[in-house]
Amino acid sequence: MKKKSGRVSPGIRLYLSDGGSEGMFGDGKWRLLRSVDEEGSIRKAAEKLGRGYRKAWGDIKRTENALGRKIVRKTRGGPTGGATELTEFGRELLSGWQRYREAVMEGMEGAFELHLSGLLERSEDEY
Amino acid sequence: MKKKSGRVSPGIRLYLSDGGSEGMFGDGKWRLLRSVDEEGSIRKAAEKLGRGYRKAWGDIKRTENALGRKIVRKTRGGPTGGATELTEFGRELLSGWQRYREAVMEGMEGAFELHLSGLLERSEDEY
DNA sequence: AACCGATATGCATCGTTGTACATATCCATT
DNA sequence: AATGGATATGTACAACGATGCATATCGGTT
Repeated sequence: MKKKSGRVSPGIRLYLSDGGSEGMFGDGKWRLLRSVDEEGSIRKAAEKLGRGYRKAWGDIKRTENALGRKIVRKTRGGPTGGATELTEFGRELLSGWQRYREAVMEGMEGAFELHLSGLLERSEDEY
Repeated sequence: MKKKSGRVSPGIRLYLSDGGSEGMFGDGKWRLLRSVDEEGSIRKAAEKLGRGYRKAWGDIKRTENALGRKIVRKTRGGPTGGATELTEFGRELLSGWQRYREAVMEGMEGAFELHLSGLLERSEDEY
């Protein structure tokens, strides 16, 4: 053995599900919402995240369909070309997810220290 | 709108990472280890999980390489054809992960109730 | 020495997901 | 009515992991 096993750390992926799909909502879409909220448009938000408008738009649509609620209000035309802002529900989802996410990650860190870090930090030649 | 939005529930995916790869260890490999521990062979374990020996074997190898530790001890030949059992480290990883996982999931449930369930349970026509 | 069932791997393929490109539509302002 | 920048969608292709198939190897028991 003796492969390089640099610091092992806990990772997590959180999402909302209706039982099946899984791509309902998660950190990616949360970041997108946050970016839309800041930028005021899906296009700018997507560019900022380096993700391409096509996917960003589709992500929002799929989330809305899955949740059965509008999370953004979009307008087209005009001198600015159009714009997108979060609905009240969208904003609540944004902030709620942020708090949820932080709480879970904090718990994860604690649980990792408690149950795994000791085991994983022990050097392999102790075995 | 008005799409079907059956009960929305929180989902989670936990894993260990060295910063990059991500496929180091997670629930899938944990289940595999547990199955190997119960069955005494990779093949039986894989079949039981409906996953094919090829992948199971590769998963174990990748985990061992990534962690730099042996998690199983394999033997070949003999009347039984061969067998696989967990190393001491493997068993500790198995039980440690189980406790870790339960702790995090419990925290997740609580955080979900606290930060999101109220928002998501509200009917859409309230908006 | 022959056997049998499990380990050990390569490889070709398939399905899902993301990325890129193309194009149509909208509409307040000028 | 012409403009411009963003929304709205289709489609095709690349990337990556999962799945299946084939095959070689091992070695205690009989």
